[in-house]
Amino acid sequence: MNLFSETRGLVVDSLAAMQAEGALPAGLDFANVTVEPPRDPAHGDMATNAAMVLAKPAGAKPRDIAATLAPMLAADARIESADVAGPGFINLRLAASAWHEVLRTALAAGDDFGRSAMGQGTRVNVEYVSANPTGPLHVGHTRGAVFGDALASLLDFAGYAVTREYYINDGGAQVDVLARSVYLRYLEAHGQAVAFEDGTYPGDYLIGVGEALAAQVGDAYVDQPEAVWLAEVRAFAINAMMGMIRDDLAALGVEMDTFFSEKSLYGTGRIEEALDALEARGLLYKGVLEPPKGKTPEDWEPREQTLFRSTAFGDDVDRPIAKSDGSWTYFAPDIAYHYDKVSRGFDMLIDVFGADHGGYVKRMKAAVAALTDGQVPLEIKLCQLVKLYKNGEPFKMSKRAGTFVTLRDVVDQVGADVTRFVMLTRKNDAPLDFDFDKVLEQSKDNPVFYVQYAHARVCSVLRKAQAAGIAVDDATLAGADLSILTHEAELALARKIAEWPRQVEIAARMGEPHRVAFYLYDLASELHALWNLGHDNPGLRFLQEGDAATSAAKIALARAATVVISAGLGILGVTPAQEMR
RNA sequence: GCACCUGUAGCUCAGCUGGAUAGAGCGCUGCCCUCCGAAGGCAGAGGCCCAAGGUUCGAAUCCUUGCAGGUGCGCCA
Repeated sequence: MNLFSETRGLVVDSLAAMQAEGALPAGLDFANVTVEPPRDPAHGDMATNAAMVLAKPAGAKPRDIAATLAPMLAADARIESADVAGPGFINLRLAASAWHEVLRTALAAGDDFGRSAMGQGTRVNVEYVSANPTGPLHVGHTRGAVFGDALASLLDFAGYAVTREYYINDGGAQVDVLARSVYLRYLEAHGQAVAFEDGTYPGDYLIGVGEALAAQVGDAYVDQPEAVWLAEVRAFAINAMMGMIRDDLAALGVEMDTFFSEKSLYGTGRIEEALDALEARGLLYKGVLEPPKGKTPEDWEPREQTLFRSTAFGDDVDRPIAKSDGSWTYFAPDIAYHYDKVSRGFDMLIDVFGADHGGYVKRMKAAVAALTDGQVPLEIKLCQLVKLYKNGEPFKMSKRAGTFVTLRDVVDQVGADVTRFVMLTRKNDAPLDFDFDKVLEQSKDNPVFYVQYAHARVCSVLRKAQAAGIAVDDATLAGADLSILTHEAELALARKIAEWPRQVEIAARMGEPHRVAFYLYDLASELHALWNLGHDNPGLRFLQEGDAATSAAKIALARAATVVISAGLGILGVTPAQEMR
């Protein structure tokens, strides 16, 4: 149930009736007719722009159309008044009973309140994290993980059929580097002194992997040439790294449906198959790229490479899929990977990348557009960088100085819930400041705390009511006589609750889970405001001692708010707090 | 040089597929809070929405150009 879309339906029906009566010409497009909450609450609960957007195509004055439409809308039982205002807005004020009905719906639906059918079961693949399996996840990955996960949950809530996927880059040269680094740790485990030269990973996190390898194969690889051990050590190391990454993600509450191996594309003809699909469309050719202007590398030499004509799909230059020696660039398996996703039947693809991959967006979109003849959209969401702060001071990450901040560090220090919420209180394409001290602050200045506190306060009320012998299960609350909820602050909270289904659809359509976080903050704010009024005005307290009927109505309102908070936090992957400690 | 992202209050940021008088938190100012629901509450000041053009009934939002910051630009993935 979405009060706004229902009301929009009423507006459209009324417009159609006007057409039937000849008050409006036939053949009008109502697509731009909206029903939205007005910015200024003094204008009412909802406003429609119908008269203004139709004025021109209908060849009538906006205010004339509005003057006819408004009384038709006011005739509906749910609508208390419909007034024409400004250039032709119709401001609607809803009857209190309409808000009460929303509360009953929320209580009946529980965590499903706000679920939308908007997605119509569209099969969407959300690929995120996809960090190289060469080391632990760091803060940058953390943001991508949280964002991708929340986006996936949001789309699921909005009616899409979502698959969460991780692409393992286990096919390139960097996993050979990993294998060699693990081999060094392996030799170390056998008592040899080793040196980590440039081009190897010196991180401590590989010590255990080297030891584990030693435990498994003994001294079989000691003093053996690379040809003997490389493939085995590589597989062992990748497996170990992916185990670590899965554990890290699990600590953050992220669970993937699919881990897709890049390596699995090699030697199976699948890369060739994808490239053949491009070749068949005449989009591959041998050519020589120009050096980038203004930044010509010193060692630049013209090379002939196999190029993909991505410029035919909006890219700035054509992109190489093969190096000058004929081997694939990273782009080739990526094309094959996306081809594979499409062939698995997804209607829509979403990639979540770090901002440093921004230059990759156009070519990837071009590839997917080419492979699917524009049938399957690929949306790429970029997450901007995370800047760390401690005590208000910028905190620089440095591998050398040992201040490399991993996902695990963050989760261990502030917890998964706080990490997730904080990282979602910013638009994905805005940089994020993450202050270790501020995010743990227990005050209303901290949005995480503020929202959690709202939920916990209501939980506390429910506990107290139960102790006082008042039944507070959702079914009982939904059956309460809600007509006593007439105070402005109570209705304001109910209105905010009623916005939830609409916010879900907006957030899902835009692919912006941060909107959920901001909405929850606003909702919590309304709840706290009402709570605070109860301080001076005991009649507004949720729990009315000795008056079970009144208590039930007021608690129903509070409980409906937490139903939404709980559902919203669920999308963000945050556990609602039962109490604050 | 080119591409992408960003530019909104002193600071950190929201702003709904273009809507009415541009919002929140922090900070600032003032008032309230000895107990009863204050890990606070209420009120106020504070804006050339980077700039200039354009599109239209209407622009922070869309288009063009410029300025500033960030990210990236063949044989790394």
